[in-house]
Amino acid sequence: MYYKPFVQFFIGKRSYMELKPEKSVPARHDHQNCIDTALQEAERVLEDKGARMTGIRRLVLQYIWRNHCAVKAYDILGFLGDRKGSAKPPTVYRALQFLQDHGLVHRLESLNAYIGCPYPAENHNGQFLICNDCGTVKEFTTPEILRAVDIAADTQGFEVSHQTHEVLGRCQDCREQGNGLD
Amino acid sequence: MYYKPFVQFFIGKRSYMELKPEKSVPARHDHQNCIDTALQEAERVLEDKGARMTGIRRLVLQYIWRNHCAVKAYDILGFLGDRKGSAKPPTVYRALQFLQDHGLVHRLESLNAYIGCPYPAENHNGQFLICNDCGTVKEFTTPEILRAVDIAADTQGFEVSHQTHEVLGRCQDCREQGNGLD
DNA sequence: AGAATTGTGTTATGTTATAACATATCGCTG
DNA sequence: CAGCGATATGTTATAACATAACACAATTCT
Ligand SMILES: [Zn+2]
Ligand SMILES: [Zn+2]
Ligand SMILES: [Zn+2]
Ligand SMILES: [Zn+2]
Repeated sequence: MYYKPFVQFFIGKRSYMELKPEKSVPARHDHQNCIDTALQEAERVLEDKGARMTGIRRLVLQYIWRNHCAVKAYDILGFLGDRKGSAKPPTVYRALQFLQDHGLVHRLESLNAYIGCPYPAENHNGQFLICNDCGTVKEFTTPEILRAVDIAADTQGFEVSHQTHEVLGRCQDCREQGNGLD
Repeated sequence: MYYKPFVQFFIGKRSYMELKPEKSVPARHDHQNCIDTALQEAERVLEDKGARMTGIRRLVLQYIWRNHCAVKAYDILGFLGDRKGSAKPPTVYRALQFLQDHGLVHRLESLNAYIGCPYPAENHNGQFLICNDCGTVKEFTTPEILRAVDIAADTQGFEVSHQTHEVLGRCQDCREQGNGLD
């Protein structure tokens, strides 16, 4: 049994689930720098490919980068609704698809959620550490994993097209701060 | 861009998606043996834990083991409906949760689908090769992957609770038989 | 300007999953 | 075997996630 980084809350009798917000967004680094870098990189990557960074796509990417937690599609939808009057699911999913296709965001299959990629210029499969407690997602790359998969696939005659590696658990900050009961 | 093992079909003008069925179920091995072994092992594992193998749970597990493809919850629902008159989603999801909790099936996050575990006695995280072409799923275990994850997690002070490793691609059979266009 | 391509708006619906509460069944104990 | 607590199932309703299909607008190319 393991826990997913969601929090439950109530309005009246009805309960809702929401991705846990990152406990302390600004504490440990200059996150505005993360945002700026990500957006600049994105513009550059798309420019290089002759793809268009439109208003909606930029908004979605900015929202995804508001912190280091995974973002749910319908949260983005709500955000766009606030900013643009009316937005419908296809608007969000199309933007997400585009951003994924160009390597700017990754989809976290185990959360049905999305996270900005810090290395959009390099074509890669992401590997992720996901904190069940604060919701922070950290992308990492371990050549050993890729090599191990290649070997396993080769011995089976299997041709790899895409990989998903998602690791759930508890991040250092939460282990240090937490009471263990959370 | 990669493909998921779904096939599209039409009824009238409307299109539907369905998990691709395994191309040739019986060809290469005695699958009845897989089924029998899985079911016996399941009984034994549950017995050891003092957990109950009920009618519904057995039916669901049998259906999951009908071949080596991943199974969607609502396909199971349809199957149960055929066999039991009326079955509703919670019936299926409860059975699946139970089977997962006892290590008898794994959930494939990238497909929203479920697959029987050939090694239910050993507590483990699955690693999977998933064929986009025929839908066959093969569980494998590569200690190198686990070790690499442990190392990566340790260096970040991250405490691992659960891992997902899913590899999409094309299996050997499909590469040999296929025309490359599929 | 006109055509082709790409992006967005909109409606409707498909697909996956859970909450909440009622009822039944099981396994034990007296 | 009656009564009780625990476990399992039935049932209704709805939440949460995602796409098809088609209309229309904006951009780019010629
Ligand atoms: Zn940051
Ligand atoms: Zn990445
Ligand atoms: Zn078999
Ligand atoms: Zn397994």
